[in-house]
Amino acid sequence: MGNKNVGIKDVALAAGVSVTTVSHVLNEVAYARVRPETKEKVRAAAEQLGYEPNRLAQALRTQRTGMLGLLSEDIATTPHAGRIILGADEAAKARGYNLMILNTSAAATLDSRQADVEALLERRVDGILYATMYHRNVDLPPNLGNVPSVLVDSVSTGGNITAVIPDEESGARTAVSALVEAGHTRIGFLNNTDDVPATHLRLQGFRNTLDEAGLDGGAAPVESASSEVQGGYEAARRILERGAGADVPTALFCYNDRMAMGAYRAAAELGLAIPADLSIVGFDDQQLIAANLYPALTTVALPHYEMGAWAVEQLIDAIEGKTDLALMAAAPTVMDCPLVRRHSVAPPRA
Amino acid sequence: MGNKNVGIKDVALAAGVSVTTVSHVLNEVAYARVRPETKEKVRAAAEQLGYEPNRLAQALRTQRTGMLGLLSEDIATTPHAGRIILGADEAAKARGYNLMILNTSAAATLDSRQADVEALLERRVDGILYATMYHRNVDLPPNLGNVPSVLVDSVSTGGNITAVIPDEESGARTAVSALVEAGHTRIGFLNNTDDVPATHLRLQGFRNTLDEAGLDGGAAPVESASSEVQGGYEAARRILERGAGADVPTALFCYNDRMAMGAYRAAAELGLAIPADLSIVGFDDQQLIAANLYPALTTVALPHYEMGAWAVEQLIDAIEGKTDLALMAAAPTVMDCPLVRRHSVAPPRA
DNA sequence: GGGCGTGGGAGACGGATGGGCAACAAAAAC
DNA sequence: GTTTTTGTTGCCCATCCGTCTCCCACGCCC
Repeated sequence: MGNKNVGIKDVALAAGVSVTTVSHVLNEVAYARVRPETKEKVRAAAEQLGYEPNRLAQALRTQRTGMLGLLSEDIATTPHAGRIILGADEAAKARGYNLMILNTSAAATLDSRQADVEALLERRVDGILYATMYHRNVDLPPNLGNVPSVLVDSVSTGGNITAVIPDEESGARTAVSALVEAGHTRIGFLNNTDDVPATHLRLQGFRNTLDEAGLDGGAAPVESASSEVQGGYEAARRILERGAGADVPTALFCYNDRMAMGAYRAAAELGLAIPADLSIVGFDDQQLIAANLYPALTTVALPHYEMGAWAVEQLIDAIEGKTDLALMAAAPTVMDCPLVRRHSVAPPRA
Repeated sequence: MGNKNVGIKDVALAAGVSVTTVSHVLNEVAYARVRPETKEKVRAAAEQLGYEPNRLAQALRTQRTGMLGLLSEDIATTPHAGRIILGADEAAKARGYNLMILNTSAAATLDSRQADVEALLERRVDGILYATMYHRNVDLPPNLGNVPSVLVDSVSTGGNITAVIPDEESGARTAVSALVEAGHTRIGFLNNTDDVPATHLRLQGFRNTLDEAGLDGGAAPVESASSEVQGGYEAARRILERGAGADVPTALFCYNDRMAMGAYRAAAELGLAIPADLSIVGFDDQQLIAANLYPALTTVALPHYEMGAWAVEQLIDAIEGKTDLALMAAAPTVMDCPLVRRHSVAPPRA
């Protein structure tokens, strides 16, 4: 029913007890001794009046808001932020917390980000999640340290805050292994040109996996370009056209799904059928692309949902004193990137 | 600097005045008369101590939280939600409000959505935005009416709440006009099979535009399928293969960008070059697809950002007493869908 | 004595909590 | 078998959280 303005004292009045008692029974205070019948009366009155506690007043008194601040970069431009938010929101909801989300930009000045943190702090959030759009190193506003906080998908340049990131190297290994296991021996890599951790770690995973498979990782073809569709197209053309026919790769590992999309076009132009003539595996599992390409793209998923959920769990544990975040701050927690098998990988032609 | 727990009374102490005075000067209360020098002292003390007001206490006292609740369906699965959130967030921030976002699902029960509204109400948000994933009719939780609220991208089945929706019909006209103006006379429509307003209104816009151009809208080819890539592919094959060669459309208007993506594949398989042999225009302007298809897709953009921003403006105006939402509740506000020209439209072959 | 310029006191707002205070019962003292 | 003593139970009073705001106080000048 509508409650509008029923307060604890209205309930007390209706139940014929004091507000103290109402508070005790509704919060199930352990040390409070209240006769069962009285409890029942109170509950009935509360129910009947449609009483809902005013969280503001509660928070003021208890110094706990039950709100978590989430500062997220570029919510709109990437679906990744959405997955993080979703994971965080569900985990928070499950433990009785709510999220207050502020959007910021990867390009925002430190000052503006500091102001955002300030806004969260004024609202007395119990903890803060700072989520970035992609895995990189960030400068954090210093006031972030005023409440428990954890970094999602990034590592702090300061390095003293708990963080969770995807395991780029192992993700790359997973992707390349899928190709190796399908029987490919000539595998190329379409890499990104940005200087972010993923660029280096995926390359490393690529090389190591080949080496361990007895293929020469150091000699495998790698072409770099911007991590967009156009870049993927260009890099794919270069890699597929270089060298003699016999040296051309029969499989491509792409830095991300957008580049893979470019590779699809390059393959089509060169008359190469996927996966019969060319196998491809991407990275990121961007639904809109990976599932909609034809044939659907086999790719490695970034654990955005899981990172968001994990971060919230840690945060709440810390807030409730079950964990000490400082202990985890030494090194970032890494999370696995699982392979999503679709239809872009097949054995090479005999 | 770090503030931790400096309150108004600390400032008062430091400035040698009463808390009343501090409150007066920091809030620039109009009727309060305070000597300029005193004001200065207070401001200096506040600054020096790094005082930030406790919004909880403020809110408790003033009955205004400065928070807007945003209930959004399926944040993660569509970038649309992201655009709405972004528009809402920026508009809110500009007017000193913050957003509290809760995720819900289009499939969620009325009860669960009601619980979400309840959570927002407990936190005493000043108003609520209810954003849906795509334009349709929704059943709203009844407790939504307890605070000012506006519906984004949907119309309430009850019909008595302010809403803002895209102008589907005019969007379709814009799209089809672009084709007509390029010189096409045989234009087909790949429609959706879902029974949502957009399905009917876009069809209507399609037919009307053709009629007004002297082409026979009623006779124009329309194929319906699921509004995904695969559906688009199938519908496009059907439409491009039916009838004799001379009757085949030279241009396709697609229900959305995903279907357009399917149409691209169909065209490729049939040896039709885009835009030379076949012009295509989509709907939605899903960045990931529209900008990345080759050639890039000309499409109609849904005003998600604008709707989010508009909704927040109305909400805040209502909260601050500048507007009466009830006056606007009679009919939904419709917003324009602008054409985004890229490279998939050209004149038909001579 | 009224007006003006300055500033402070004392409740709210809605709920949480530690310390008490009655009432009654069981145990101990006489 | 009556009193005390010592506990329990069951419940409420008084305060506090941090801020705003109505209303009053004081000094001084006409």
